[in-house]
Amino acid sequence: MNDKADLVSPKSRYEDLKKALKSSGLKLTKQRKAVLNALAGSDDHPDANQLHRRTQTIDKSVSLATVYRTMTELENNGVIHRLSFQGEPARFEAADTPHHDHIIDIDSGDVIEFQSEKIERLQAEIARELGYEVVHHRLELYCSKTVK
Amino acid sequence: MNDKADLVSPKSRYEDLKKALKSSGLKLTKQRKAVLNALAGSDDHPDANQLHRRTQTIDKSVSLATVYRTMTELENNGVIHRLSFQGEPARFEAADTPHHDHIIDIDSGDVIEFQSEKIERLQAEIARELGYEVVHHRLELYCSKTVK
DNA sequence: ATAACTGCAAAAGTTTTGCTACCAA
DNA sequence: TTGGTAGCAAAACTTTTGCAGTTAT
Repeated sequence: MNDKADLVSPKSRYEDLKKALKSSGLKLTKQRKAVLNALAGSDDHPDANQLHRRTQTIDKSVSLATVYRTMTELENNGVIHRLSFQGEPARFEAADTPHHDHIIDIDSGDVIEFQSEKIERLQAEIARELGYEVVHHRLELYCSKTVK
Repeated sequence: MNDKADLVSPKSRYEDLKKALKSSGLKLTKQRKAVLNALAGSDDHPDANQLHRRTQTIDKSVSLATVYRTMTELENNGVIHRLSFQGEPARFEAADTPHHDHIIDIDSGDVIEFQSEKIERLQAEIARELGYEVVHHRLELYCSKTVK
Protein backbone atom coordinates (compact mmCIF):
# COMPACT_ATOMS: atom_id res chain seq x y z
CA MET A 1 0.00 0.00 0.00
CA ASN A 2 1.24 3.43 -0.86
CA ASP A 3 0.64 6.02 1.85
CA LYS A 4 1.44 9.00 -0.32
CA ALA A 5 -1.10 8.16 -2.97
CA ASP A 6 -3.76 7.53 -0.38
CA LEU A 7 -3.39 10.92 1.20
CA VAL A 8 -5.07 12.39 -1.87
CA SER A 9 -7.95 10.87 -3.78
CA PRO A 10 -7.54 9.86 -7.43
CA LYS A 11 -10.22 12.41 -8.24
CA SER A 12 -8.27 15.25 -6.66
CA ARG A 13 -5.01 14.03 -8.20
CA TYR A 14 -6.75 14.08 -11.56
CA GLU A 15 -7.91 17.65 -11.00
CA ASP A 16 -4.35 18.67 -10.18
CA LEU A 17 -2.97 17.01 -13.30
CA LYS A 18 -5.68 18.59 -15.42
CA LYS A 19 -4.86 22.01 -14.05
CA ALA A 20 -1.13 21.46 -14.64
CA LEU A 21 -1.76 20.31 -18.18
CA LYS A 22 -3.86 23.36 -18.96
CA SER A 23 -1.38 25.78 -17.46
CA SER A 24 1.25 24.14 -19.65
CA GLY A 25 -0.73 25.48 -22.61
CA LEU A 26 -1.84 22.03 -23.73
CA LYS A 27 -5.31 21.21 -24.96
CA LEU A 28 -7.53 19.06 -22.82
CA THR A 29 -8.67 16.37 -25.22
CA LYS A 30 -10.74 13.36 -24.31
CA GLN A 31 -7.70 11.15 -24.86
CA ARG A 32 -5.64 13.19 -22.44
CA LYS A 33 -8.46 13.13 -19.90
CA ALA A 34 -8.34 9.36 -20.02
CA VAL A 35 -4.55 9.25 -19.69
CA LEU A 36 -4.57 11.65 -16.76
CA ASN A 37 -7.29 9.68 -15.04
CA ALA A 38 -5.34 6.48 -15.48
CA LEU A 39 -2.24 8.12 -14.06
CA ALA A 40 -4.16 9.70 -11.18
CA GLY A 41 -5.55 6.30 -10.31
CA SER A 42 -2.11 4.67 -10.22
CA ASP A 43 -0.38 4.47 -6.90
CA ASP A 44 2.57 2.64 -8.43
CA HIS A 45 4.90 3.77 -11.23
CA PRO A 46 3.50 2.40 -14.49
CA ASP A 47 5.45 2.15 -17.71
CA ALA A 48 3.98 3.28 -21.03
CA ASN A 49 2.33 -0.04 -21.80
CA GLN A 50 0.76 -0.38 -18.39
CA LEU A 51 -0.46 3.17 -18.51
CA HIS A 52 -1.85 2.54 -21.98
CA ARG A 53 -3.74 -0.52 -20.82
CA ARG A 54 -5.18 1.35 -17.85
CA THR A 55 -6.11 4.24 -20.08
CA GLN A 56 -7.94 1.93 -22.42
CA THR A 57 -10.20 0.71 -19.64
CA ILE A 58 -11.45 4.31 -19.62
CA ASP A 59 -11.30 5.06 -23.33
CA LYS A 60 -10.62 2.32 -25.85
CA SER A 61 -9.66 4.74 -28.59
CA VAL A 62 -6.46 6.05 -26.97
CA SER A 63 -3.30 4.92 -28.75
CA LEU A 64 0.06 4.10 -27.25
CA ALA A 65 1.55 6.96 -29.27
CA THR A 66 -0.71 9.40 -27.48
CA VAL A 67 0.37 8.04 -24.12
CA TYR A 68 4.00 8.62 -25.09
CA ARG A 69 3.30 12.03 -26.58
CA THR A 70 1.35 13.13 -23.52
CA MET A 71 4.04 11.92 -21.14
CA THR A 72 6.73 13.70 -23.14
CA GLU A 73 4.79 16.96 -23.10
CA LEU A 74 4.06 16.71 -19.40
CA GLU A 75 7.65 15.86 -18.65
CA ASN A 76 8.87 18.89 -20.56
CA ASN A 77 6.54 20.99 -18.44
CA GLY A 78 7.62 19.41 -15.19
CA VAL A 79 4.22 17.87 -14.54
CA ILE A 80 5.44 14.29 -14.42
CA HIS A 81 8.76 12.52 -13.88
CA ARG A 82 10.14 9.87 -16.16
CA LEU A 83 11.91 7.19 -14.14
CA SER A 84 14.29 4.87 -15.90
CA PHE A 85 15.36 2.01 -13.72
CA GLN A 86 18.12 -0.36 -14.73
CA GLY A 87 17.13 -2.44 -17.75
CA GLU A 88 13.47 -1.50 -17.67
CA PRO A 89 11.32 0.63 -19.92
CA ALA A 90 10.66 4.12 -18.56
CA ARG A 91 8.04 4.55 -15.85
CA PHE A 92 6.04 7.63 -15.02
CA GLU A 93 4.88 9.34 -11.88
CA ALA A 94 3.03 12.57 -11.16
CA ALA A 95 5.44 15.30 -10.09
CA ASP A 96 3.05 16.87 -7.59
CA THR A 97 4.46 14.87 -4.71
CA PRO A 98 7.38 16.18 -2.68
CA HIS A 99 10.82 15.21 -3.96
CA HIS A 100 11.87 11.69 -3.12
CA ASP A 101 14.13 8.86 -4.24
CA HIS A 102 13.36 5.19 -4.76
CA ILE A 103 14.08 1.84 -3.22
CA ILE A 104 13.51 -1.00 -5.67
CA ASP A 105 12.75 -4.37 -4.09
CA ILE A 106 14.80 -6.67 -6.31
CA ASP A 107 12.71 -9.70 -5.38
CA SER A 108 9.19 -8.35 -5.78
CA GLY A 109 9.81 -5.37 -8.05
CA ASP A 110 8.03 -3.10 -5.56
CA VAL A 111 9.07 0.52 -5.52
CA ILE A 112 9.23 2.37 -2.21
CA GLU A 113 9.73 6.12 -1.98
CA PHE A 114 11.90 7.82 0.58
CA GLN A 115 13.35 11.20 1.24
CA SER A 116 16.54 12.22 2.99
CA GLU A 117 17.51 15.82 3.46
CA LYS A 118 20.92 14.70 4.66
CA ILE A 119 21.69 12.87 1.44
CA GLU A 120 20.51 15.83 -0.62
CA ARG A 121 22.85 18.11 1.27
CA LEU A 122 25.76 15.73 0.89
CA GLN A 123 25.20 15.49 -2.83
CA ALA A 124 25.22 19.25 -3.23
CA GLU A 125 28.36 19.46 -1.15
CA ILE A 126 30.21 16.83 -3.14
CA ALA A 127 29.25 18.43 -6.42
CA ARG A 128 30.30 21.87 -5.19
CA GLU A 129 33.72 20.59 -4.21
CA LEU A 130 34.18 19.33 -7.75
CA GLY A 131 33.06 22.62 -9.25
CA TYR A 132 29.54 21.53 -10.10
CA GLU A 133 26.01 22.42 -9.23
CA VAL A 134 23.39 19.66 -9.02
CA VAL A 135 20.57 20.26 -11.49
CA HIS A 136 18.83 17.00 -10.77
CA HIS A 137 19.80 13.57 -9.59
CA ARG A 138 18.79 9.95 -9.47
CA LEU A 139 19.26 7.79 -6.46
CA GLU A 140 18.04 4.24 -6.51
CA LEU A 141 18.64 1.62 -3.88
CA TYR A 142 18.22 -1.90 -5.19
CA CYS A 143 17.38 -3.82 -2.04
CA SER A 144 16.16 -7.07 -0.62
CA LYS A 145 14.06 -7.39 2.50
CA THR A 146 16.00 -7.78 5.73
CA VAL A 147 15.58 -11.17 7.30
CA LYS A 148 14.93 -10.86 11.00
CA MET B 1 41.52 13.46 -18.21
CA ASN B 2 40.69 10.59 -15.95
CA ASP B 3 43.08 10.11 -13.05
CA LYS B 4 41.86 6.69 -12.12
CA ALA B 5 42.47 5.20 -15.54
CA ASP B 6 45.91 6.70 -15.66
CA LEU B 7 46.98 5.07 -12.45
CA VAL B 8 47.08 1.79 -14.31
CA SER B 9 48.26 1.25 -17.86
CA PRO B 10 45.88 -0.03 -20.54
CA LYS B 11 48.18 -3.01 -20.84
CA SER B 12 47.82 -3.94 -17.20
CA ARG B 13 44.09 -3.25 -17.25
CA TYR B 14 43.84 -5.61 -20.19
CA GLU B 15 45.72 -8.31 -18.30
CA ASP B 16 43.31 -7.93 -15.40
CA LEU B 17 40.27 -8.18 -17.65
CA LYS B 18 41.72 -11.21 -19.39
CA LYS B 19 42.31 -12.92 -16.08
CA ALA B 20 38.78 -12.11 -14.91
CA LEU B 21 37.32 -13.42 -18.14
CA LYS B 22 39.19 -16.67 -17.85
CA SER B 23 38.29 -17.21 -14.23
CA SER B 24 34.68 -16.70 -15.28
CA GLY B 25 35.09 -19.86 -17.32
CA LEU B 26 34.86 -18.06 -20.64
CA LYS B 27 37.04 -18.82 -23.61
CA LEU B 28 39.62 -16.29 -24.68
CA THR B 29 38.87 -15.82 -28.35
CA LYS B 30 40.58 -13.32 -30.61
CA GLN B 31 37.37 -11.32 -30.75
CA ARG B 32 37.21 -11.09 -26.99
CA LYS B 33 40.85 -10.11 -26.83
CA ALA B 34 40.04 -7.20 -29.11
CA VAL B 35 37.00 -6.17 -27.07
CA LEU B 36 38.92 -6.35 -23.80
CA ASN B 37 41.77 -4.33 -25.28
CA ALA B 38 39.35 -1.70 -26.49
CA LEU B 39 37.74 -1.53 -23.06
CA ALA B 40 41.08 -1.45 -21.28
CA GLY B 41 42.13 1.44 -23.48
CA SER B 42 39.00 3.47 -22.68
CA ASP B 43 39.19 5.92 -19.85
CA ASP B 44 35.63 7.05 -20.40
CA HIS B 45 32.42 5.00 -20.32
CA PRO B 46 31.72 3.84 -23.87
CA ASP B 47 28.39 2.52 -25.08
CA ALA B 48 28.13 -0.60 -27.21
CA ASN B 49 28.55 1.23 -30.51
CA GLN B 50 31.56 3.19 -29.36
CA LEU B 51 33.12 0.08 -27.92
CA HIS B 52 32.41 -1.73 -31.16
CA ARG B 53 34.09 1.00 -33.21
CA ARG B 54 37.14 0.99 -30.95
CA THR B 55 37.27 -2.78 -31.09
CA GLN B 56 37.23 -2.71 -34.85
CA THR B 57 40.34 -0.56 -34.96
CA ILE B 58 42.01 -3.61 -33.42
CA ASP B 59 40.15 -6.35 -35.23
CA LYS B 60 37.81 -5.54 -38.10
CA SER B 61 36.02 -8.86 -37.91
CA VAL B 62 34.38 -8.33 -34.51
CA SER B 63 30.61 -7.87 -34.70
CA LEU B 64 28.39 -5.68 -32.57
CA ALA B 65 26.59 -8.80 -31.38
CA THR B 66 29.84 -10.11 -29.94
CA VAL B 67 30.41 -6.86 -28.10
CA TYR B 68 26.95 -7.17 -26.54
CA ARG B 69 27.36 -10.85 -25.78
CA THR B 70 30.75 -10.30 -24.20
CA MET B 71 29.49 -7.43 -22.07
CA THR B 72 26.51 -9.47 -20.92
CA GLU B 73 28.73 -12.37 -19.92
CA LEU B 74 31.18 -10.15 -18.11
CA GLU B 75 28.38 -8.32 -16.35
CA ASN B 76 26.91 -11.59 -15.12
CA ASN B 77 30.31 -12.43 -13.73
CA GLY B 78 30.78 -9.06 -12.08
CA VAL B 79 33.72 -8.16 -14.29
CA ILE B 80 32.15 -5.04 -15.75
CA HIS B 81 29.35 -2.66 -14.80
CA ARG B 82 26.55 -1.66 -17.12
CA LEU B 83 25.63 1.97 -16.58
CA SER B 84 22.29 3.20 -17.86
CA PHE B 85 22.03 6.92 -17.68
CA GLN B 86 18.75 8.71 -18.31
CA GLY B 87 17.69 8.39 -21.93
CA GLU B 88 20.99 7.01 -23.17
CA PRO B 89 22.06 3.59 -24.41
CA ALA B 90 23.90 1.54 -21.80
CA ARG B 91 27.56 2.27 -21.17
CA PHE B 92 30.19 -0.05 -19.81
CA GLU B 93 33.07 0.23 -17.39
CA ALA B 94 35.54 -2.23 -15.95
CA ALA B 95 34.54 -3.25 -12.44
CA ASP B 96 38.08 -3.49 -11.15
CA THR B 97 38.08 0.08 -9.89
CA PRO B 98 36.94 0.91 -6.36
CA HIS B 99 33.24 1.60 -5.99
CA HIS B 100 32.15 5.05 -7.06
CA ASP B 101 29.17 7.03 -8.32
CA HIS B 102 28.87 9.40 -11.24
CA ILE B 103 28.43 13.07 -11.95
CA ILE B 104 27.14 13.69 -15.45
CA ASP B 105 27.93 17.12 -16.89
CA ILE B 106 24.65 17.97 -18.60
CA ASP B 107 26.31 20.47 -20.92
CA SER B 108 29.31 18.51 -22.13
CA GLY B 109 28.19 14.95 -21.42
CA ASP B 110 31.38 14.34 -19.44
CA VAL B 111 31.20 11.76 -16.70
CA ILE B 112 33.12 12.31 -13.47
CA GLU B 113 33.51 9.66 -10.83
CA PHE B 114 33.31 10.31 -7.11
CA GLN B 115 33.07 8.36 -3.93
CA SER B 116 31.49 9.24 -0.62
CA GLU B 117 31.60 6.93 2.34
CA LYS B 118 29.12 9.17 4.14
CA ILE B 119 26.50 8.80 1.47
CA GLU B 120 27.00 5.04 1.37
CA ARG B 121 26.43 4.85 5.11
CA LEU B 122 23.34 7.03 4.92
CA GLN B 123 21.88 4.85 2.20
CA ALA B 124 22.37 1.70 4.22
CA GLU B 125 20.84 3.37 7.24
CA ILE B 126 17.76 4.58 5.37
CA ALA B 127 17.21 1.17 3.83
CA ARG B 128 17.62 -0.55 7.17
CA GLU B 129 14.99 1.67 8.76
CA LEU B 130 12.56 0.60 6.05
CA GLY B 131 13.39 -3.06 6.55
CA TYR B 132 15.69 -3.40 3.58
CA GLU B 133 19.27 -4.22 2.84
CA VAL B 134 21.03 -2.45 -0.03
CA VAL B 135 22.28 -4.94 -2.62
CA HIS B 136 23.48 -2.32 -5.04
CA HIS B 137 22.59 1.25 -5.87
CA ARG B 138 22.81 3.93 -8.48
CA LEU B 139 23.55 7.51 -7.71
CA GLU B 140 23.87 9.99 -10.52
CA LEU B 141 24.21 13.71 -10.16
CA TYR B 142 23.24 15.58 -13.30
CA CYS B 143 25.18 18.80 -12.96
CA SER B 144 26.32 21.96 -14.65
CA LYS B 145 29.63 23.68 -13.99
CA THR B 146 29.57 26.27 -11.25
CA VAL B 147 30.10 29.79 -12.56
CA LYS B 148 32.55 31.63 -10.39
C1' DA C 1 -10.68 29.21 -38.38
C1' DT C 2 -6.73 27.09 -37.23
C1' DA C 3 -3.11 25.35 -34.59
C1' DA C 4 -2.87 21.54 -31.80
C1' DC C 5 -3.94 16.96 -31.56
C1' DT C 6 -5.05 12.04 -32.90
C1' DG C 7 -4.56 7.12 -34.68
C1' DC C 8 -2.14 4.37 -37.59
C1' DA C 9 1.66 2.42 -39.49
C1' DA C 10 6.22 2.84 -40.41
C1' DA C 11 10.75 4.07 -38.79
C1' DA C 12 14.40 4.51 -35.64
C1' DG C 13 17.42 2.99 -32.08
C1' DT C 14 19.05 -0.44 -28.88
C1' DT C 15 19.64 -5.11 -27.66
C1' DT C 16 18.82 -10.06 -28.24
C1' DT C 17 18.63 -14.35 -30.69
C1' DG C 18 18.37 -18.36 -34.22
C1' DC C 19 21.26 -20.45 -37.21
C1' DT C 20 25.23 -22.50 -39.21
C1' DA C 21 30.03 -22.51 -39.22
C1' DC C 22 34.20 -22.31 -36.51
C1' DC C 23 37.74 -22.61 -33.03
C1' DA C 24 39.89 -22.77 -28.15
C1' DA C 25 40.78 -26.00 -24.78
C1' DT D 1 36.72 -33.85 -30.03
C1' DT D 2 33.29 -30.82 -28.74
C1' DG D 3 30.96 -27.25 -26.27
C1' DG D 4 31.49 -22.62 -26.39
C1' DT D 5 31.64 -18.85 -29.56
C1' DA D 6 31.46 -16.30 -33.95
C1' DG D 7 29.10 -13.47 -37.74
C1' DC D 8 25.05 -12.43 -39.98
C1' DA D 9 20.53 -11.25 -40.42
C1' DA D 10 16.26 -11.22 -38.47
C1' DA D 11 13.51 -10.39 -34.45
C1' DA D 12 12.22 -8.15 -30.25
C1' DC D 13 11.30 -4.13 -27.79
C1' DT D 14 10.85 0.62 -26.62
C1' DT D 15 10.05 5.04 -28.34
C1' DT D 16 9.45 8.47 -31.99
C1' DT D 17 7.55 10.33 -36.21
C1' DG D 18 5.22 11.33 -40.92
C1' DC D 19 0.88 11.74 -42.56
C1' DA D 20 -3.84 12.77 -43.25
C1' DG D 21 -7.84 13.50 -40.81
C1' DT D 22 -10.05 15.53 -36.41
C1' DT D 23 -10.97 18.67 -32.59
C1' DA D 24 -10.53 22.08 -28.74
C1' DT D 25 -10.37 26.75 -28.26
